[in-house]
Amino acid sequence: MKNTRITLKDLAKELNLSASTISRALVNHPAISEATKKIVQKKADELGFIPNSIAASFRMKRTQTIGVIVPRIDIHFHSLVISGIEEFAYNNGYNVTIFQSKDSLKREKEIIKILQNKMVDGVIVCLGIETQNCDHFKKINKSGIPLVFYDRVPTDFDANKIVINDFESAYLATEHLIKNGCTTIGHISGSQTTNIFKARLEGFKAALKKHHLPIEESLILFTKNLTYEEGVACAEKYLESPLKLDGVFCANDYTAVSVIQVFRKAEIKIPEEIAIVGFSNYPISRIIEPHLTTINDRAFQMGEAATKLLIRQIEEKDDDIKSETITLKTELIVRESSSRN
Amino acid sequence: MKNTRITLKDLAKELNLSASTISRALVNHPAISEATKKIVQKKADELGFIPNSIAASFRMKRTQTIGVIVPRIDIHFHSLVISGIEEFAYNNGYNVTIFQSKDSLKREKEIIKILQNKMVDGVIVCLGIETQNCDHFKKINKSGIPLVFYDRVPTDFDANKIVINDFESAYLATEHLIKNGCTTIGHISGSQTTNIFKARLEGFKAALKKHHLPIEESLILFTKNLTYEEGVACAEKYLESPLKLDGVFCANDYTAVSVIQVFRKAEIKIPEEIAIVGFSNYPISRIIEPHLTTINDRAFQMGEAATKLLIRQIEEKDDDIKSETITLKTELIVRESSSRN
DNA sequence: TTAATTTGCGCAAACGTTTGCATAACTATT
DNA sequence: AATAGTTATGCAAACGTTTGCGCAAATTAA
Repeated sequence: MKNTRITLKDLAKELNLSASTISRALVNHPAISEATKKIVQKKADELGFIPNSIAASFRMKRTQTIGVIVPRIDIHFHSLVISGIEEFAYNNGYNVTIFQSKDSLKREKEIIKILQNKMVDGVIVCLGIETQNCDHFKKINKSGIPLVFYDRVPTDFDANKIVINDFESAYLATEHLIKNGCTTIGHISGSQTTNIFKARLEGFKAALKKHHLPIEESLILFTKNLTYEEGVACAEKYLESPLKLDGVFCANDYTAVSVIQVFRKAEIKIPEEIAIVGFSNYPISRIIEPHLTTINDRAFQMGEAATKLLIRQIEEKDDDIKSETITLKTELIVRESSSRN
Repeated sequence: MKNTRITLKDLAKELNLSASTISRALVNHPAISEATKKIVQKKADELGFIPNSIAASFRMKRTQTIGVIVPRIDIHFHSLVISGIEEFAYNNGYNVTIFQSKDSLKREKEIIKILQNKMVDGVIVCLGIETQNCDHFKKINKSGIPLVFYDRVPTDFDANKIVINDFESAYLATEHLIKNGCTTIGHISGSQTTNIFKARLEGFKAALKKHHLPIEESLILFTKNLTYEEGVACAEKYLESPLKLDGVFCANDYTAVSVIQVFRKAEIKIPEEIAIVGFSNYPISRIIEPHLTTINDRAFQMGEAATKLLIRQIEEKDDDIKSETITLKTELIVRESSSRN
């Protein structure tokens, strides 16, 4: 039972056929008669033939593998995306190898090298926070490997991108607050070097403007990473504000949860006195009390869409690589934190 | 700029050396002079040489890749483990390709086939819920591919396993409740077909016994998947119980959170009237109010440990595959939900 | 029957590495 | 000056597939 894996040649010898015939038989090539296909398949099963994909990849220059680069795997959003990627890839005969950039540009570049060495058929990436310049991606793209970005996408070249409409989602969320009677609305935003947070802020402002509400700059708070702790700090600022807020739109769910908790502790009724909306539909949003109104950002679908687009580009013959941007529709999930019925 | 990747031969021709010399120079082989190593490296950089790992894998029968099979990627515990795996693997020159079994035995078997085809150097797996029989794993193991299980591990053969001591952790958690003055303690448990939940129940009982507290079977509730919703149902049962509980040990954090919320809504003070302990240290445990006392199950470290063990076995010459079980130490994280100080 | 077409299969090359062995060029030892 | 030892490099085979092309046999058309 030691390391002598059966090969095509072994099968060939065994059946007095050529290796080519065996090969073709096993992939159901039309030029082979049904009869011999049966024979070959049977013998293959019998001898426990294990096809050597590496040899095939080597020969065909195709690995049926897609590389994925995410900042971190243990961020729920990314794990959802990866889940969508794996699911779609698996169902279409591709495997997925994952890398964490840890938001390090250096590591991102290393990974790109590895992916080229390993000849992945395509790659899906969410940019690291350090990455301002995408030359390393341009290079791999030029070398013929299709690329799809999601969520944090490059702005300096037009690649394939899967995004949600952050502007519109934020607009919707804010408008929802307004329709629920809020007139003095705050916004907790993320780093303005990241486009998605910039867009959410713009959407927020646009909704206010549209409904003729003043934009109170003092109610727009900026955080670095939208952490729970930063959220707490923001909420406390709101408490001290001379303006009495009656609504907050938070750029993610963590900060929204902070706001809920801080305000509750201050004995301010949610949603009666202040309505809260988050962003991302994290699991906690349906657990926190009151349950949090939020935006479903379609992480799983994002993974699927990215993979679908990537595989299409991999399998398309014409090698003039077009670039496409797909914008996924989000959805406002209304829960108690904003429902003044 | 089209598909003509530079090869060793190209470099060889360019430098009037043989391909073997180039190959050896690039891997820093001792038999090559420093002088030529310099030359070769320089030329390689100059021409943008990209080593073809597939060819190398083909030749060496080693892919520097480890396969990972998890039930689902988007479960936080697994995403943490995977994160640990990727981190350790990356730092040791291995790549990680992931698969989701979706708890399907059929899919698990398919994946095993793929992993053999692709000649991964080793595999890390958390068994799917359907998997009672590990013959497919035994087979791949026999074929010389090292295997490490984590969390949900097989009982019917002795493989490499990374686990935590569920019994001891549960014992500790329960004892903590007792030391905080609880005398009537409930336990919300998971499916008893899963060993880890069986062990947690046993640990719970053992602690009670040790401290001469009666084991009230009616306070031990079983759920199927330890979901938040099941937790709510359990908590409601507790409310209706004739026995007045003053503590609950939950087999995971989701159910613990349910209990907190249901009891709070019933205006029962936590931890004064009832103390709660969860299991896993999910992010929500430090957000829910009161913050949840729980067990740190060391998911990330589990991934690291699994990978470390796996790589050791891959790189060990002697091919008599030993099997090892590593038990990670857990840690009780005391927070407000159980602190009656 | 012969010619033309189709069907089924084999030959052999190629993919880019790595590696055991041979060999050439030195250096050191006698 | 001859021998042994060392150092640096080259040769060639091998890894297991896939695939273009060729060819024989079987089938169909004439």
